Amino acid sequence: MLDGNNESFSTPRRRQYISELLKERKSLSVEELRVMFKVSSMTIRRDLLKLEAEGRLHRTHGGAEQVRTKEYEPSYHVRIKESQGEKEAIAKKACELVKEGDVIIVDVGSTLLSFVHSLSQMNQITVLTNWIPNVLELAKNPKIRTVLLGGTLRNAELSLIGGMTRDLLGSFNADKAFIGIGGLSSDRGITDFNMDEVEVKKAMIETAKEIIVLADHTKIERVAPIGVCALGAVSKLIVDDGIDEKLLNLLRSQGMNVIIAKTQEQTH
Amino acid sequence: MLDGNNESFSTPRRRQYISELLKERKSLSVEELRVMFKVSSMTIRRDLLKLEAEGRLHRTHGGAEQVRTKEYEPSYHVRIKESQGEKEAIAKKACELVKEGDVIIVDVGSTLLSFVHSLSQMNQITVLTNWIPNVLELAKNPKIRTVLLGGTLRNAELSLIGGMTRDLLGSFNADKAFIGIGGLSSDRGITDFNMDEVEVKKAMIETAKEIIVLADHTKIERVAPIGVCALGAVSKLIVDDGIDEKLLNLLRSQGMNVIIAKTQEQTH
DNA sequence: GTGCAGTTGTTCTAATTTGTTCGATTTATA
DNA sequence: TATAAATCGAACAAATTAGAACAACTGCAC
Repeated sequence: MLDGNNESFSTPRRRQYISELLKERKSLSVEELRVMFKVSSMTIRRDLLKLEAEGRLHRTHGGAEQVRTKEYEPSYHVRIKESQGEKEAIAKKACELVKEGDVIIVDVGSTLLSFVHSLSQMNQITVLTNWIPNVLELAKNPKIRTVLLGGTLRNAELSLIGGMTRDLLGSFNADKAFIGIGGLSSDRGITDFNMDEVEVKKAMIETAKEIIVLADHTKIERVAPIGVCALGAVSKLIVDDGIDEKLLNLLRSQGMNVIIAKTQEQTH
Repeated sequence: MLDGNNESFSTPRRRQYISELLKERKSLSVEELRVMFKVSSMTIRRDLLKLEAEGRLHRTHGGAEQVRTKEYEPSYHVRIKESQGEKEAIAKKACELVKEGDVIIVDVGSTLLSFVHSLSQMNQITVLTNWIPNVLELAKNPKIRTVLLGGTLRNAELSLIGGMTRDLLGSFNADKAFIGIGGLSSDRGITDFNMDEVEVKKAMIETAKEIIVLADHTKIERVAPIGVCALGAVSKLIVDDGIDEKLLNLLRSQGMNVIIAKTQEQTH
């Protein structure tokens, strides 16, 4: 994580970093942090003491763990309300498909925002997107190269659309495209709601070698007004474990590579 | 960074430079700055003290780091606090130059954000920009067509830079470009701080028929490290009424079309 | 010239941070 | 439960950094 770099952290920055790390990891050990920051364990203990006093973590013997409250902290308002657990589980699974050095395309949507948030541990990847909320999230991570595809602003969604966005996609070679959808059905394929967004989605699908669709189970066997592509174009579908058994079997029988994201995490 | 050049910095310029450096680096140490500017650590500490009082950085033991409004928010920070009156006056004047139907380019910077905000009454105009804060402001106004120029994200500023941004500009024909600057001097012309931003500014200047520079009076007869263009390329300069009389006359004698934005309203 | 305001460097002391030592406490294991 | 191992935290020491005070210097107005 801090691998090769010898950069030294100022005290507040080190504490901030510990706090950030605990957003990704459930727990951290003093020993681990001592090695990571190259300081004495006493220093780490003092950091944890301070952070606990600020309510930012909970100390344990040998380390610290996440504090229970768990508020989500978006600076802008995106509808995260419903089924956030599912979205996070899907996002985590999607992360596992990303390798160092990848160039990936990320679509518009709250599930994709969760995905982008989960990318925070990744190094050396390039993310192409046409959605400003994704970019604001990615801006927190200096190790990720972010490219925003230009275009005409769609005010209500803060997405960029139109011919320019579509054409720009053509000039890239992406490894994977992570796509959000309005609906997926075995006979009508992938569908969505907005004509302009669909234009861009189609270009994304043409540009990337591998197409990965992120969808919560409510999208399965639902049809939205605008067609995006056939199921055959999709390389992988990641869906939460709320999906109906029969629908799952139906999709798999049609050759769809379905990955189930478990919403229940087990501590040990 | 300051490599070959042995030129010594005036106090305000050194402070400005420190502030700019913090947009690129997360943190800076007093020792580092002491060596860079060849002054005593006490001087650096006094600089940091001043800059912290202005809200432009956050001091730590041994140095300073970027200001963060919220803990884990992106580090970019628009300094609206200081000299907001001047900025608004300049923005108002700039608005008077915009006609219905215009296609305008708007640069990066807090003065430009004020300008974009003042555009709210305008109809039927198209705004091209490479700065996300501008876009977030414009998104509130459905009557304005906003085009965000794509490119590589500059995390600290939320601006888009690089070859893609530059090339995209080439495909437009804009009526006017509204440009922010780091400094303007009669012998060194327009200058700024960041190489990548300057690349884009140059492309903006080439694309637009008319170049309008927005600058508060502190920028006049100041020189920043990177050259942008000669004064001859500038069609109009809008500056607040804090400008020194002599400097104003000097600029006008050189043929610059200077527009003064009055900060004081009615007095009777 | 004198006086003034602002900036800078130096010196010295205070405050902060970190590391080490060592006895006390907790956890793991037989 | 008893015992060993790991971890904790208090106290002290060492290093670094901060900040106050003073003197020197600059540029500018009179």
